[in-house]
Amino acid sequence: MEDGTSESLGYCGDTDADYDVLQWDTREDCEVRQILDRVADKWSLLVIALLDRRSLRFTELRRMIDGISQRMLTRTLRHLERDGLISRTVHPTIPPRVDYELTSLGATLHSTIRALVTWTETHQNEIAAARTAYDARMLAEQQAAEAEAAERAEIARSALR
Amino acid sequence: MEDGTSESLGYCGDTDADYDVLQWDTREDCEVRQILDRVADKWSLLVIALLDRRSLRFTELRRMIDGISQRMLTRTLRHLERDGLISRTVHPTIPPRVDYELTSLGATLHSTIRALVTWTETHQNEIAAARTAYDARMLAEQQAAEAEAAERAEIARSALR
DNA sequence: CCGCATCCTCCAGGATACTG
DNA sequence: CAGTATCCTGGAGGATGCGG
Repeated sequence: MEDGTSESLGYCGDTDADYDVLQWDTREDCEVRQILDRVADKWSLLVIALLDRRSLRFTELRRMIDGISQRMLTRTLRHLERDGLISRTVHPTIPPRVDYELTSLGATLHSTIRALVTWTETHQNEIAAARTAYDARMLAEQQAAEAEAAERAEIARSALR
Repeated sequence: MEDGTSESLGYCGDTDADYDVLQWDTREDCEVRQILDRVADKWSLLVIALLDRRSLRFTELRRMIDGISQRMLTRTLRHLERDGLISRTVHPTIPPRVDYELTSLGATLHSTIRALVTWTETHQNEIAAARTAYDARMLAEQQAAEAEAAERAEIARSALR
């Protein structure tokens, strides 16, 4: 595994060459990777999905998203705002009121997000089935392995007699 | 298991009248939320995207995905296999060879993933621009705040004289 | 080559308390 | 109400070594 030279950034140095062309740059420092990591965040997904329907206040979001802490909601909203996906509007009233809504950029993302959610909803039964099947298979294998181990142990014992 | 097979949304339990109608259940224990968290994993996204082209061996994947540790790759592959999204084929050769490929279920997911990637590629410039704009705005605000603080400090000092 | 087990680090993220 | 600041912990995830 020693190549030493182009090690730090993977095989990024060579472009076309022997390696087959990927759909996108899979390097860590790749722009798309960074954005994808942000967009693929579970809280972000939820916020974007919720804001698609109408603008929402901070507390509304907090109540709607079960399990999110105030800290994480703040951070998520800040990130999304920084990326230009949502806008933040402060109403200088008392008590203060802050509205969040999707920007047009955010709205374009939502349809994609929505597709992901739809896919999940559509296939959740298949996934559940696959999981139980997998677990059963693993359990069976493990038991088989244990049985075999017991078998060998028995043979060893009888050999000593 | 049986939830009436109504695919309208992943509904999990109690109803709160004050809660407005969501597109989907946002509670933590909701099935869809769980799956989404898995699917939204950055490594999973990469693996699925890469496997769409052709089946790949363990080491191929590891080399292609910059920054992934062997441990995380193994875990990711196991998760995806458990969810029925990829299949794992062991060739009992020496040295051993293990091929991973998308299942048909995984293939359906890929198109959605692909849409997400495409969106990211398409809008990465807008996002980059939004970020620099945001950072500039924040910097300006911070400097304004500092200036104001200095102002008040000066006033306080002169008041003491 | 594939991958599990072990150890260890580090930081995402929750809980809490305080402000404007 | 809508945050910010602080502390603290669990678990994600990297490094290493062994085993089939």
